[in-house]
Amino acid sequence: MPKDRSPTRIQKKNRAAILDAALEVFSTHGFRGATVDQIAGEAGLSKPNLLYYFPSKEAIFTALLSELLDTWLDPLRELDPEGEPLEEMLAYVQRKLQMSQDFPRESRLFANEIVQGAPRMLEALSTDLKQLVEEKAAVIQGWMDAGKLQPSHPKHLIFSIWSLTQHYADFDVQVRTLMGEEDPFEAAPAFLDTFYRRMLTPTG
Amino acid sequence: MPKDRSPTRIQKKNRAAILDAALEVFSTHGFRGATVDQIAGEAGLSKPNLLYYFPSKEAIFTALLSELLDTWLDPLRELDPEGEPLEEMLAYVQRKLQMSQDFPRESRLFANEIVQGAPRMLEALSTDLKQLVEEKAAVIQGWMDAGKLQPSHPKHLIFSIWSLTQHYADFDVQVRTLMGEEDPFEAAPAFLDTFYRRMLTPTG
DNA sequence: ACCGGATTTGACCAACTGGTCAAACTCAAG
DNA sequence: CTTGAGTTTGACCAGTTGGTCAAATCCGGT
Repeated sequence: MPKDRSPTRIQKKNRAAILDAALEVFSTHGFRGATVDQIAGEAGLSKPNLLYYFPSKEAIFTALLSELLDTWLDPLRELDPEGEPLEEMLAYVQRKLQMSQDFPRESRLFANEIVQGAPRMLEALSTDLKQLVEEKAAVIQGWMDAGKLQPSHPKHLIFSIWSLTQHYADFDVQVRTLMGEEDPFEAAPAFLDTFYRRMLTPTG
Repeated sequence: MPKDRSPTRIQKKNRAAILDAALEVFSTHGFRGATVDQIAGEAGLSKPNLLYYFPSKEAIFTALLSELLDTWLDPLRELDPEGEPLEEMLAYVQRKLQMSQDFPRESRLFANEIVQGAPRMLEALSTDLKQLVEEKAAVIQGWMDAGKLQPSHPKHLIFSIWSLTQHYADFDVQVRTLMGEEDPFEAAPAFLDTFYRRMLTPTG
């Protein structure tokens, strides 16, 4: 391990290469299914060299998670309590869908971890994520109470958005197998917009 | 391996125990993350004893998949082209949700496999599942064309149902962490019913 | 050119993995 | 109670895994 000085350019380059390789490998095989050799190979390094930058496989994984979680939650953070409720919600859906299209590996990384019980993520879920969700669920509830959105269960509503958008990344193989030539991301934005516009537009 | 006579009672008991144990272990760790020892232990057998009933880890996995896939697709198969369109769709949603509640391990087994690219399931997806989906998507399209359902993209609609219902099984840890004491399956049926009733009821 | 820290690597290790095998044990039918 | 097929297991094996370490190499500042 190098001194805790400011990182060398080599350090910056290699750490970045390792984290990108780790994202690739962990997202397709899960934690236990991924091997350090695989990650090292993908990053263009030897195994001992990789372990010079990160002390263990576990350390790579947690570094990756904490680096990505913030970005992953940005679309929800941007939900503006001062904005126009329906448009805010619809914009959130589109941002989330765009994330699934642009960063499918990140989506699958989290999917793998959570499906397997989130053993290395439970704390982040029950602190950071929980707090953010409580906050935004309250905002949504407020909009519903004010008659700006059709009333429903705010948390289930948030889950539904995660579920519908991430499905295109997490189950990509299945979706593409069943859709044939047609690109899933072509019709998805309009489909989800219609879906949530109907769901959320207040009646009477 | 025993002769290919009709199975002994011991064979029936042990094969069942193995498949149940395998479901438990594979669904929480994925294929590569699961170990034969773990499955054997969970089934109350020694490793060589387990390998007396199934020739390999791979064989257990594929046996499990083919045993479960049929059951898993039953709710969609039951979609009746002769039924009342809106009620048929809503009933399908509820059946699928019920499956997620009753068989979360099965849901996570498939989720694990598909998220990781479905290397051992691609054929089943592109034949059996594909055929079923094409058939039912055509039925739904027919209903839409006849003005019985609000027009939208039938395949995206099917994906949305899978996604929303299986989310409660696949991401159980996350959902429960964020909902606290409240049981997710309490509000889910009404939430989804409202959701799809609004989405699918044809407008004027 | 030289120096000391930063970087890289080949060789190695202990633990674990999926799988094998011959020997031992169990059990139902005669 | 015998018998032979069905069942179980301890010992074992070869390949893989995460991780270590000392030695070698590289690199930037002087």
